[in-house]
Amino acid sequence: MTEFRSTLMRVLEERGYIHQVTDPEAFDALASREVVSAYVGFDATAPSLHVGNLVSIMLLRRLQQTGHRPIVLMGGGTTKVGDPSGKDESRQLLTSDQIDENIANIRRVFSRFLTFGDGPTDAIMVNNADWLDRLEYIQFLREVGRHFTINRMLTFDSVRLRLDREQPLTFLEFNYMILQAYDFLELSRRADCKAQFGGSDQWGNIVNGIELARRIDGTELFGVTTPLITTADGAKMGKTARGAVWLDEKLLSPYDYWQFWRNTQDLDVGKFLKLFTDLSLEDVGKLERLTGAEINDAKIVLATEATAMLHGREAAMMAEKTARETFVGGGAGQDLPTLSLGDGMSIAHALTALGFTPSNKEAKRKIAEGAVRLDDVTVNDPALTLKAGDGPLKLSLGKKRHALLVR
RNA sequence: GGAGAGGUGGCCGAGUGGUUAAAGGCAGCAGACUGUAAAUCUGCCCGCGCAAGCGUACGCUGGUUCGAAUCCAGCCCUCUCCA
Repeated sequence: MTEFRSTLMRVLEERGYIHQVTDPEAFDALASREVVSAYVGFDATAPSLHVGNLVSIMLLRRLQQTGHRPIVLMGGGTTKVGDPSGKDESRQLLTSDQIDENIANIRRVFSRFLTFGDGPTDAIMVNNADWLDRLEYIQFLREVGRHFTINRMLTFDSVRLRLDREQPLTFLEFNYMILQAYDFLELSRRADCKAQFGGSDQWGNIVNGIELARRIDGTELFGVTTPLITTADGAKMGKTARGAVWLDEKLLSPYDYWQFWRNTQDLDVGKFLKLFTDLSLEDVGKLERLTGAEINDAKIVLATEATAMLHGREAAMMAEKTARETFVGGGAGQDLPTLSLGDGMSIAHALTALGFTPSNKEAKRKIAEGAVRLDDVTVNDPALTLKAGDGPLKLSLGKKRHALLVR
């Protein structure tokens, strides 16, 4: 491994953020001599970012921590086109209104990770709709389109994968990479942005931007991609049966977010601590060395630190406390999801209302399997009607999912 | 525009008139074992209903038939080759 001189590259290297860098030596030199502006682009296809976006967000945080300037690029324009990378088939087109709404929602999350403002290392946020929406077709083709050959474009993974799998790729989507390349050029002009970060699937797009800027403006830009974060058994991180692990607390409560991290596999604990918490490498090293059941302590630290960063220390402590009371104490913590029973509700309906089971049918199956407990007593009667007494009842599905039932 | 292939449950993929809510695999959930881990084994896996039962479902719309994912017609979409 190369010995980096800049704090930025050293930190990124040590903590496992680097998959590929376009010109490591030159970028390292740049970062060691001046404040570098770098950006990550975020799609606005969903109302919230999810854990899959977290590596990139953390990368921007490290950038700022090491004295540089993060730029958050919201893909208000590119989302209208749709990134074909990594997707099997075209996504449904979102309306401009939906996109704007998503962006408004997504914005808030960043202030948890980055400091925004006007200072030299303060983060800024821009929306590529600001320039993409105004492009003139013919003019754009002449200025930018002439630098792209179809021959080359066809070799990019995002395109080839589709073609190889005999899946359609529309001309609209085919243009995505050109627009993203143009974004990089535009940002280098507007904001003196020198680097783009992204997931490993963005490599092609990033390289395109670098080449475009060199050809048109003669500027030298850089790209860094992060490894695809998979869990130890190879699954893509952040996908659960209940959907994506959202960063917006309206979509996933701090308690559930905490639980997500708490359930990290043994082998991933060290990696995740480095990537997703601010703990020093020394501390991470200590936690990582725990073995056997003790590794659970490290997972608790991971869960609390990661949750604190996103939802605040208080919410994280609350989640931890509730988990301890519920899982260790066998009781019920107050941060558990709560369901109001009203005048009474069948147990199957309650399970479904809580989102523990996708349907009443499934709830009944789970009861038949003996997976459902009420105050730690297994429920056998699928027709049971629940009524809340004075204190809350604890309803559990399996070992992990618990909720409080109140009147 | 022409010729061929194809569109099946979250995904992959069998099924070419009836016992098909549709084989098998993956993913997922639960149980056992554990440490709220992994691996392994077992069970479950369209929905509504306490239940009897009902409703949806094999690209779409019609038709044939006692009966259709399966046959016929038209349409839509995808892929390959040709123009």
